[in-house]
Amino acid sequence: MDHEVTAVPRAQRPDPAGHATIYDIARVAGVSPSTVSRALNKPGRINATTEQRIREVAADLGYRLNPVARALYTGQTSTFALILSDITNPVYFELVRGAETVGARENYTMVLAESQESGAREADAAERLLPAVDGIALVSTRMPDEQIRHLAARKPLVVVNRRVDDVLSIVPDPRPGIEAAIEHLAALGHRSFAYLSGPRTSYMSQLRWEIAFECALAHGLSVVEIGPCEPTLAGGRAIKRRVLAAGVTSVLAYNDIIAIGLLLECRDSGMDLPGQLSIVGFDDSFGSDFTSPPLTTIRSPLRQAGELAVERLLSLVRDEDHQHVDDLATVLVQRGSTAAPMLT
Amino acid sequence: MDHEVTAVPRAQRPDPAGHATIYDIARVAGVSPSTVSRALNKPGRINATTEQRIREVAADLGYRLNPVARALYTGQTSTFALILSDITNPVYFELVRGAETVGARENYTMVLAESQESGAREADAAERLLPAVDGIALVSTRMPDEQIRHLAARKPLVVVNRRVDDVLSIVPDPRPGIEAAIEHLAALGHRSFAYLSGPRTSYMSQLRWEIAFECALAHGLSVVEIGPCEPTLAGGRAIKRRVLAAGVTSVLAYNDIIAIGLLLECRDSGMDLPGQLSIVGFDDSFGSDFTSPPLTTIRSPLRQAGELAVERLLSLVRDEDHQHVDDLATVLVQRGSTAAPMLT
DNA sequence: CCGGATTTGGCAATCGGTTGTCATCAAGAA
DNA sequence: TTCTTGATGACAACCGATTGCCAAATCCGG
Repeated sequence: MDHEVTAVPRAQRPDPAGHATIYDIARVAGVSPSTVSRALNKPGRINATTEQRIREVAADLGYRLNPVARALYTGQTSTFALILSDITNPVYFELVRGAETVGARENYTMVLAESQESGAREADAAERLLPAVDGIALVSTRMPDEQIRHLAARKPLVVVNRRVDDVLSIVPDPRPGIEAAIEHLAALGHRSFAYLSGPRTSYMSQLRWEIAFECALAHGLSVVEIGPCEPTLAGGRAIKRRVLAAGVTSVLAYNDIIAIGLLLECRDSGMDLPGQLSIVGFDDSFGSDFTSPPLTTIRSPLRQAGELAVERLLSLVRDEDHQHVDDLATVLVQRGSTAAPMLT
Repeated sequence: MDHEVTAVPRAQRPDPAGHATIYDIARVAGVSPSTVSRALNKPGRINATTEQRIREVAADLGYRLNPVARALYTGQTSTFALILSDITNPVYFELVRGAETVGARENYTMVLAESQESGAREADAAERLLPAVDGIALVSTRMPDEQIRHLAARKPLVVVNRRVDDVLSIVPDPRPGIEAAIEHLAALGHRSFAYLSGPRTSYMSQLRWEIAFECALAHGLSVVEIGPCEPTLAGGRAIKRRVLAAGVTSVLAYNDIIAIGLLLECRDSGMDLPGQLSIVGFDDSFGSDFTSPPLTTIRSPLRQAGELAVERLLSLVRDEDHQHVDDLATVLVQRGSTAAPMLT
């Protein structure tokens, strides 16, 4: 009835390669396992010559510490989870790399999970990973605040690109970049402006809109929100109709993907860019300089955000103090997709 | 002298949240821990009413199995490692996603490591992860065959984009795509052709060159190899000089990044594309349709490669038979960067 | 040369599940 | 009524490393 491996209970269970354990070393070196353990990770606790001998035996036997066994006793797995909504979204590439780099530097292993844009799947992943990691980083999470706090109460946790009360939040400040962008547009002579918003549930999209609104007013531009717009190429292409209908001469998109989609659609329909429409993206993500004209965009320090998130997470794990508050500022990257508006 | 936490040996060690264990459940339900264990994962082994009661107590206590403890005894961590040279290389995005998806489906956790293009760092990562995972997938590895075989002898292992004897290798067949591309170029009237090669140590670049050479000859095109070319935008831009010097009318690049770099450089210098030069990329990676003209490219089934790699890896872990041999074929994606050569 | 301080290293418990073995008990067969 | 048989659940060993505690060995000054 069952096809499970009921026979051969041992024999095939341990590593086929049969890793050496501290017990093997102890036997060969003629000491006790506890001595081996101490020799290997409490330098000085053990007589220098004994320690040396043990190290040699360990090397001979090709010993590698079994992290699972250590984790069981210590409760520390030296592992953290990074959960994000969409691995293939280029916005996250640099963030992931930053996280991985810091993790590796601190001898932590990174576990990557994807929630495929679903809050439920995200909660699932978090719940599943919870007992196996020391901490969790949630990037652009779709979970409600309450659920996030509940997780944070059980494990060290940081959220990136979202502000949650009582939870360590890493969120780049969009203001400097947006201010610069709108100043830039105003200086070029634009009088009308639209913000292309992302998913309704996105904290970041909401925040960017509020700031853009404020800045546009301050510079005397007319300002409207167009959206929500799906954060994909197709979403950006589809929004063109509404942008043209609104009759604006400049737009800021929630992110580069939307901006690029819009740009491609405009070019395909033979519009003159940037003359007829100035487009500003957000994030300076991979590929934003491939377009023609190359996209003017607001760079988010995503790499640093990833690094910082993991640094903070680990200090939370180690129960250290959180030192300085560092600001992650955005900056405007001027490229070719913005220009003075053509006179009609 | 030492800042380590020597005091407070217990108390803070276990989960702050104090997870329930099977011992807690056993106590509440009035049975032994072994009964709890069996009730929870050997359905039928335990009296139905007892089992039900145990399940209820477990739910009440919010019990979650500790995977570390299970792993220690069983030797199975339900975790696999994916090691690749560069996380931010868009070629891998879909591959990573495919791997993650299959892993999640099979209740495996994916650990991601990056070797930063260094064979030594890659070996390091593999060595470090070895005792903590059930299997390893190496993508576009830079390690020598011998070292790979040595790893494979110790843990289930698969390599992607590389052929290594006696090791499970997943490698998409570049031939169909290359044949189609060269046929396409020949049909457009091209008589000369160059292959822009990638890193010298890349198995895939070598393979693609050999096939391209063969196909070009078969279609009566002149053919040269230009390179090696660093697989970055800058590398692609830098190669323009040599391409022009070679006087060819069509090129196939080792990958899209190189092709896009070349394309951007040509546009920036005012060349007429695709009239003066037809460019074909490889991989159909993210952003290859952002350019103007959009890049004609050879699509590699990277998503499937990622899925297949993990499926194979897991069946290796489970010691199952490897069923059918599936072919991963490449296919030509015609876009705008190829056209009939301008008459000079 | 002695007594106390300091090293040094072994014993055994522990982390949380898993499973082989075995005793017990009830039901069915003879 | 007795024996067989299967169902049920407890006991204890085990996975590999860590560490509190203690005893033995060594060193020191007086």
